[in-house]
Amino acid sequence: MKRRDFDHLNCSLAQTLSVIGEHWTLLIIRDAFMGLRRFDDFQKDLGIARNVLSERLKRLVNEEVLEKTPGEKGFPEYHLTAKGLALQPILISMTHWGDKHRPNPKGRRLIFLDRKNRKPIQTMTVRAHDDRRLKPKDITVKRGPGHRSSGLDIPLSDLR
Amino acid sequence: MKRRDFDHLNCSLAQTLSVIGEHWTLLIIRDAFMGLRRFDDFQKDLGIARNVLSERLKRLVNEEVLEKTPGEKGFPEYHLTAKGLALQPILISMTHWGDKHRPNPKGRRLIFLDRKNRKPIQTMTVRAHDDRRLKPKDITVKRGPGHRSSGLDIPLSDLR
DNA sequence: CAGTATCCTACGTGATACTG
DNA sequence: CAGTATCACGTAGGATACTG
Repeated sequence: MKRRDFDHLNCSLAQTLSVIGEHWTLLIIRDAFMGLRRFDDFQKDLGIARNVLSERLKRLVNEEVLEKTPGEKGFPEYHLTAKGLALQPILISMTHWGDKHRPNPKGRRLIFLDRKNRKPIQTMTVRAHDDRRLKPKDITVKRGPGHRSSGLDIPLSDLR
Repeated sequence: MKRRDFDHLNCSLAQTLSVIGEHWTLLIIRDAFMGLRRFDDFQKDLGIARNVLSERLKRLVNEEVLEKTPGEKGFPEYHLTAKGLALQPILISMTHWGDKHRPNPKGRRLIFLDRKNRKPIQTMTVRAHDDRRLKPKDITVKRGPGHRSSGLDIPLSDLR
């Protein structure tokens, strides 16, 4: 009766979820992207219980998403590693989706900018090899060498 | 002592998480992208408990991510709506991250293809307005009209 | 400031049996 | 096949007090 993990699924999505799928985790990472570094800042900003935050941070350090350093003033600091920074497309995709499909009536909450010219970035889209934008139905899948069929043998049909 | 929701955060990411943040939810959606439509297929493929699946599907239908239709043979079917299809960049970003940062030693598990020419799609990247690819540190944020500072007033500092 | 340590409870989830 | 209904349980997570 344990909570099941997703390991049996052999799926990259499930792997990712095992790192960032828990409650709070993604919001902690968001805060790290926003420049927060210190324990109490995370805690106050999110209103998360201290023990939970502690555990999540440990886990993220373990997964090498965050790095814990002594920091300038002797206080510990949590910084995103390269692996953590690589989560940005996920965070931004999710933020864009929330903006569009669960909007705040007053308008966008946070706007991502190209730092160079301060123009808004594009909405995240899937791109073909030659840069064409692809819509959901323009995409198929095939099995790679690491594929192992889990329970059902999904026919890998396309969207219709 | 209720489990806290994220509403107090006024954050699009939190909004998105409130729809797809629960355990199993994203995997159900993944299955829908893979062409699964029927209750028992989801159940068998994921190994999820029936009551949980039932509840999640209801929720997703309620959120208009899935649509429940009578289906051809009289059996109910669950289809992705436009709102659901719009989740694809999230799913793909997450799959790519898992491929890269928690790889299967045997190679990629699933490969997304441009249906037109069956070439692999690009890895998801953030793009500037003029199509340049942006790295995490090339991006800043500003507050939009819908912004309301939550607990802490984050200085919105950039990555360093 | 940055945690650690307890305690407690609600809820998520698994297992399973039953209905139309 | 597509659910609904129960029950039992583990644990995630809240609250809070305490330490270095």
